[in-house]
Amino acid sequence: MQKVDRRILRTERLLMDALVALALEKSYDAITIRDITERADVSYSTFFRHYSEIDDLLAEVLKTVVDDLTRLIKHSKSRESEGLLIFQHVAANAAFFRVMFSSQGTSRVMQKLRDDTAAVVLESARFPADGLVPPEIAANHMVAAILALIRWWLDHDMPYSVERMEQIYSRLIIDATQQAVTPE
Amino acid sequence: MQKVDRRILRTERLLMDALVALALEKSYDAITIRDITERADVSYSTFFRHYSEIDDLLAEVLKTVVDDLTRLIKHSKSRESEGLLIFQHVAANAAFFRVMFSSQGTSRVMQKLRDDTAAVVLESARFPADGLVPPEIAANHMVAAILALIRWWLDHDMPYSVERMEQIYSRLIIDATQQAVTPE
DNA sequence: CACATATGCTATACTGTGTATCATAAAGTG
DNA sequence: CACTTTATGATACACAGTATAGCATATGTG
Repeated sequence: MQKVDRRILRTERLLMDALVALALEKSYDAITIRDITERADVSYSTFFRHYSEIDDLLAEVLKTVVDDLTRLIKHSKSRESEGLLIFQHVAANAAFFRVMFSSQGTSRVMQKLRDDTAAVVLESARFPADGLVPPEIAANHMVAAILALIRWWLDHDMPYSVERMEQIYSRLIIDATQQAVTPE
Repeated sequence: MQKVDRRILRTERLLMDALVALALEKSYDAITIRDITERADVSYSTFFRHYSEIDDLLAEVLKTVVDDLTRLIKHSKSRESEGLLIFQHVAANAAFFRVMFSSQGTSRVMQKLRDDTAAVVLESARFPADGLVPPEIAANHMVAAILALIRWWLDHDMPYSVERMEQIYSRLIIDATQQAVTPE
């Protein structure tokens, strides 16, 4: 564990916060590096000393939030409350997740996130291989569906409670997929 | 029905074809207007006489293919072959659909397409309103799932037949959603 | 054929990215 | 605390891509 200069941590935190704040105000595509550095009160040239493009910074931001969620789920005992944890975490970090979806223009970042998550689901879910629906497709479906559900919830300003969303998630995604992959 | 100058049709067709060809060669984000006009063998300034930005051109391209599919489905008699029509159409226009997904950076275009389709599904499916899953969420889920399924199929170079995909689609998306929205 | 107009071409302004350089401030080290 | 390291600020600059304007030419329409 090497020690990191406090100035680096400070600058990167300022840049990350600035990106999130800006993404909530205008379209992700419209955000410039100058916007970010001005908002963060950091020199323009300093940006390039940490990231080579805005997408790099976005990836960092998303990684932080997703890692938090992953750790949260991993450390929880009861497995059935997984959906609850997800929606609680989304609600608590709504700003970050809004950025995540509004920035979907950035296909690379989101695509990697999707594929990585699908890989995790694939190996942890252990879908039967002899069914009509191939395990890979089932995993891809689950990840796409949960992301779509979260997006809908945020886009519509969270009109249903976390508990209700958990029920919908269980039925529409978990149970439905499980049933679809199970051979008759 | 107003008559359109053949020169206009010619130019727009050249630009659309050029965009599709380029999108298959490199990242959508990396495509410049100059790339497109050079490939189309059209003057740079002419581009702006038809579209104000590349996304406009992309929207035109996607609209063409999606309208074709919509018309196809509308004109078919048997309703159960809907999935078959979809995957046949995707296979026949694979290049266009690949562009559609690779360009997902362009959130606006894809987002509008998704939301519009979800609205159509919502009013044609007539999901029960008293179930656990709200109809709006069910419609959103179906559209996101079918798009994710098509994307997976293309990303993996169509490893399963159109018929197999139709079966997967019916079970994983149609039947599963229908069952999830139905109150006990 | 006469007219309308879409296109080609050139010049130009503007915005945003990315790099280089140097002085300064701030952090780490013994 | 003195010394060294390095992260930052500031500025200048090269470059790519967007967007508009003006005029000559080619092509389609009636």
